[in-house]
Amino acid sequence: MNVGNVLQTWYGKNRRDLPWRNTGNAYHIWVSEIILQQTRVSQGISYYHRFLKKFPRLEDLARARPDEVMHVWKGLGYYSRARNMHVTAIRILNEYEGKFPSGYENILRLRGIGPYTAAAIASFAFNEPVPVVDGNVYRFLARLFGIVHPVGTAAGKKAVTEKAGKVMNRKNPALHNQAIMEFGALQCTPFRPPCHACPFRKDCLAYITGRVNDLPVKQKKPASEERYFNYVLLTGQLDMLLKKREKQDIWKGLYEFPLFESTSQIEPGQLTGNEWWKRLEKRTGPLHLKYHSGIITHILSHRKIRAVFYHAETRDSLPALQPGETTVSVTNWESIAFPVLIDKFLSQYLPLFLNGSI
DNA sequence: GAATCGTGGCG
DNA sequence: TCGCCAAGATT
Repeated sequence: MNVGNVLQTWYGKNRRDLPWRNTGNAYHIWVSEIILQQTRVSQGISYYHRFLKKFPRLEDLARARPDEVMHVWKGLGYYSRARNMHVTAIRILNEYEGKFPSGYENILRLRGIGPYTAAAIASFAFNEPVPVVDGNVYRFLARLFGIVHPVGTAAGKKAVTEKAGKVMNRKNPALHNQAIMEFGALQCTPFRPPCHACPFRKDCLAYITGRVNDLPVKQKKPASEERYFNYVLLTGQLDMLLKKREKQDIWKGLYEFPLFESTSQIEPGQLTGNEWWKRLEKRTGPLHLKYHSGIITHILSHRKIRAVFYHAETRDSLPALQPGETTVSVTNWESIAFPVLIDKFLSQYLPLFLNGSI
């Protein structure tokens, strides 16, 4: 049997109608592929529309300010994707006159585009015969051919890519690649796949040998470590003080409040008694601590953030700004690209603060 | 090769 | 509550 033909037939009956499948625009396809990296389709769809409404053409993205790009990406996670897209848009505007380049090797050189995304764009937008290997394809082919190399290893990647190239329908790479990914997403699912309804049931090595639940092999992840973030919402009049995160760390490019990070949980007295707080008050003058939240746990993929929010008011207005700092009105905070942790806090806390119940 | 980088949904 | 997962790339 011909794997490619079976996939194509299956795809004709089972494909979802997704917005980025109705375009040949390389820019649109690029946007969709970056958004969908490590992200569910259901979560990505609204961001796809929002992103293209804000930046209809590659040139619009290239000419935008970094803060604008981050604001559109706010809440989607993996923010390096947005920063890299911006860099790449500028480069394409300069080097390719704003026209997205074709050719797998050319595409692969662009920042934020690795082997999968380059293959996806090359095949979807330019119909180039390069096999895509994403998580869906890896899972499907690992099961079908009984590939036991763990996900993420070079050997596994090589073995699966080789198989993907062999089963590819070279007459219509764009359609084929969509089909094989869709098959992994909808039929050859990670958890309890409906093998009874699978067209490859008789040929699937994992199914035949009863190892569907054991493939693909995954290596266990290291335990997630805890970090303790003590945030100070600092207001003077109706402005609050913000600082952009610029270090190589989580949430780079997003804004936050003055932060004291500790290695363990601390009490309010330990915050207002420490050197960091004293330096803060040296800038602001005496602070009135009017509120502190309980511990709020924010889970990242391999970190646990234990956060406490403090609200301190200055006697008068906020101090002069230092580099990387800015202010925003408490009624205009949604114009700022905050991480979800802070976004959630503000959406709950500010209404209470503004109507005087805190 | 291993660690890092977010968020939301699900069992 | 928690681990796993979802169209990966970078360092």
